[in-house]
Amino acid sequence: MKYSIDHKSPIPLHIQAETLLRELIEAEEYQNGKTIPNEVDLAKQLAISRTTLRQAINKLVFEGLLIRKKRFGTKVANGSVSSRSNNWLSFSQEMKLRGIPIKNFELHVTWVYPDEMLANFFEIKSDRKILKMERVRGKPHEPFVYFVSYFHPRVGLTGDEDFKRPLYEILEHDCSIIATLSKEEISAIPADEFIADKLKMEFGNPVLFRKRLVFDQADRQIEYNLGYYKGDSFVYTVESSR
Amino acid sequence: MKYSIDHKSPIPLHIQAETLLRELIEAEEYQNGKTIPNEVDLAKQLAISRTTLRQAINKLVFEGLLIRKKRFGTKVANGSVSSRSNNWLSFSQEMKLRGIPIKNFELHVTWVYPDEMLANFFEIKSDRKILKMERVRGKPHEPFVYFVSYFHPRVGLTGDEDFKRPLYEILEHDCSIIATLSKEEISAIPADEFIADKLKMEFGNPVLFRKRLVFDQADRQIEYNLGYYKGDSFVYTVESSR
DNA sequence: CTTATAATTATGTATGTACAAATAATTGAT
DNA sequence: ATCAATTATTTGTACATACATAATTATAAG
Repeated sequence: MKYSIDHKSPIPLHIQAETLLRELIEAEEYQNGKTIPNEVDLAKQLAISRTTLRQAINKLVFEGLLIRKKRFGTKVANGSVSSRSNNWLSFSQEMKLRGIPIKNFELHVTWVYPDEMLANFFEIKSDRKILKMERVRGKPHEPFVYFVSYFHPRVGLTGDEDFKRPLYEILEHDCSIIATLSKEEISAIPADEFIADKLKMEFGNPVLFRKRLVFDQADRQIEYNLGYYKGDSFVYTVESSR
Repeated sequence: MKYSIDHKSPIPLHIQAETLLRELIEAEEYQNGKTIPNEVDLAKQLAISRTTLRQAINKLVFEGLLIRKKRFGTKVANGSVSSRSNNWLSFSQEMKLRGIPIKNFELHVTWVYPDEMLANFFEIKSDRKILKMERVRGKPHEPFVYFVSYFHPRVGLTGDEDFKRPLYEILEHDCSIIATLSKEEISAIPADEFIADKLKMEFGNPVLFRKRLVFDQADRQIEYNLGYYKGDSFVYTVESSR
């Protein structure tokens, strides 16, 4: 085997082992559920300890690329060429894809003091103002989503940006921030009075509620976003793979 | 701290530590991004080695529940009351992760003729019976989801499988099928009579409706799944990156 | 010939130890 | 008072080691 590990490199050994294993997995010979060399031998071969090797394997097992079985060994998971084809579109992009023309009904930008929860999420003091953006959007005669976004001060938004442009484009071009990761929670709730009014719907009717936490590539908080989608006019689509 | 570890238990120490940490995380005091005790102390306190404790922490870090930072410590990830990383878990796994005991209220397996839509999706003739599985699941005294699944005949399910096991495990071990890709649509709808009855909720109240199309690695149809989640008791979590 | 039993082989669990690296907090110099 | 250097703290990396456990295969007993 041509693969090997550089003990003098500043890159941690278990990381090297990890990338090496990834290469191995991609290699054709291991594509169809073949078992990789056993831990003890492989560790010896790479001149690293079994513990270190295991650290690398663990990560891949967790990602679902490898499957371990006692006595049998560790094999490459079937069909694990694994490209992450995840979503990540802004609202306008999403809608554009579906050919739905968008109208901004309201667009409201203010500076507010964060409540405890927000201060905590952003890890800032509660006397530091943050940018709050509210918007109602939808089809020409039918608002169907109410958004509230809060932005971390580090983002550097002034509030004077043209928020009709896609948000993630603004962040990228005006603020040089690339939003990379988002945690989302989705649930169905009844519309309260405020929301019912905003979306011109009946009190108590179903609303798809989405909380989205957006981070940058360094895993720093960027945006705290709440979205209330009128139940009967919106479908949220997720495409995932493993 | 009342938490402790049983060295005589057959349950591995790192698993015990893991569940213990999960409890810790759920506990209110750690809810808002508080840091947990440092590794060395905590290990000493639990009378396990730091390595073992680290194994447990690692898992939670992988899942995105904990975030480690040198010098600062390990803190509970923001807004992670219930978040989780790698989507693509079966319902039971999801719930297990959250430490919620699951009860199967109903489990109904039948062979049915597909309607036009299903025949179309599966690309089969409508005189070919397919397996239909219905189940109601939830907490011991509170059903909170109603599932309907249809499986393509090629999957080879007999209907006699033990459906209390995680579904994707059954597919993997009994049918040698690895479900790799899923397209999902999520929306909020009002409960109709049927659903209201199944989930013991009021007619018209919000239901999180999820349609899931499952394919195998060759992109062949495997499962057509509909899920109705009682609005006030379920949050759907997605983590995506680009 | 079937059925226990044992050996083998891989991963699984667990500990102890040591030093590295990042960063917050403190101290010291200008 | 400001900036640089030092110190302390906490996670990060890495090793050697030992025994447990699951599952297959080989062996021996009935």
